Amino acid sequence: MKQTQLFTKTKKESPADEVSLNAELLIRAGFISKEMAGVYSYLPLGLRVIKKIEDIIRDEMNKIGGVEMRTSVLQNKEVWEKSNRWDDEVVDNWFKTKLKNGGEVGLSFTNEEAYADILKQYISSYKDLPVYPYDFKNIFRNETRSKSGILRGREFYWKALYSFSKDEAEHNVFYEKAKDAYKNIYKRAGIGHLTYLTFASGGTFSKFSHEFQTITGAGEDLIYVDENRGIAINKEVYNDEVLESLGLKKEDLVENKAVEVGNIFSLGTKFSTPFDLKYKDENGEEKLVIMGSYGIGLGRLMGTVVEVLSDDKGIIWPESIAPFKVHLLMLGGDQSVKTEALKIYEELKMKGVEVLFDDRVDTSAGEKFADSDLIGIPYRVVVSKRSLADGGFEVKKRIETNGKIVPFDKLMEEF
RNA sequence: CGGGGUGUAGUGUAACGGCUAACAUUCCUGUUUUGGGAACAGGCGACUCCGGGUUCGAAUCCCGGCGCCCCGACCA
Repeated sequence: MKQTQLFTKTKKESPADEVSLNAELLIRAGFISKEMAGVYSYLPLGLRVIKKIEDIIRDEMNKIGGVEMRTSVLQNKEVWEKSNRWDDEVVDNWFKTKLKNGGEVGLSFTNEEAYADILKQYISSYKDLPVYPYDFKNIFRNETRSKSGILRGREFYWKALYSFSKDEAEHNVFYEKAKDAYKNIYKRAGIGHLTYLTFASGGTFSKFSHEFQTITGAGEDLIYVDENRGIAINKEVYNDEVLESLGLKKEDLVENKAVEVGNIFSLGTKFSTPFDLKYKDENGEEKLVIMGSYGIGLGRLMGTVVEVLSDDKGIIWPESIAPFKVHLLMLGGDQSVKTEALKIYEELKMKGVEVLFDDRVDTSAGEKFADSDLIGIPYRVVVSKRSLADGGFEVKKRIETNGKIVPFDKLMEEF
């Protein structure tokens, strides 16, 4: 993509109404735009990152048997009354609105009921199980206080998968697979080294739920990490009894602030009971379906990556979720430079390398470098009179301080 | 929802109760530039968040509302 096609521009100054690093950098670099507290729009660059993250998650979900679908945002009151989660006394963060005829509808704040209600139409035999449907969609929560830029919004984009299993044993097998899939997601998104499987409060049907917590000062959770075992425990369940049951020793644990980038948990029959979600087993006996839920906020993940991976010049995207792989900078308006830059741009595109081509002609070199550092694309390729005189292009990774000159015919080998 | 802070061109800031609300940046025009946010010249852009009040006079003081940020509470 040519940079002149992008309507966004970078900002020198941080917005006065944002303190969090993720919002500051993402707004300055032109990835997101703030609509109101806790509500952000994704601009072209930001959407590309979200889509990359989405692709990774989709891939990992499909690998463990997930099937993608999409539930509606507008939700039926009657469905939620079945599980007693419609009333504002019970769930106080619903956004609700009214139909012309006066009927009430809600905007999805989670998906359990929607899935249970839909799947009831299709599950009747043990042969129909297990199934693992999931969706990506916007979720709305009327938080009393949104905070930390895009880490905690009132509208956010998430993936939610629900497992429908015949029994606990079948559920547990999948649950373990989901853990691994989640670990893969964070590893692939570039924050695996800072992200810990964390034991947290579980609810009615299991002792624990499992969170995936990424260590960062921007987080709002406190966790205790056992570095050797690679696991952590959330402060909310931190007590002697729990430590003993998990075989954790106090002296091995380090307290850290962390942000919850994912959460999986066993629901048991919490929803299959109110929805009467049953199947007939081999003996014709009716049994309740065992459910599990597996959620991950994509915007929050994107914000967490920015919190964790940046320097004083800007964002440092991991290659896997960067908006582009290569940032091609054309310095100066010299005709030979223009010709070479355009040539290499076309060649990169042809080879399938995602490239953002800074083809602006009246922009100084310094400004292009500053923009490039701020946006944070992994590879920077400079075409200038100097580089051409030196025999090619300058290639520099975002994480490096010095680049190298690569000859014309060797450039493609760099990517 | 409690507490604290804050609200002025697109962005970041300034302005004692008193002249046409200033500066930087962005943007536009022109000339010169092109390896780390270039130089010069000229120009556009603001009902100072909203509503009341005090005053000869309010961006400035007072009251109310709203927005935004932070701390806390809350967060299937």
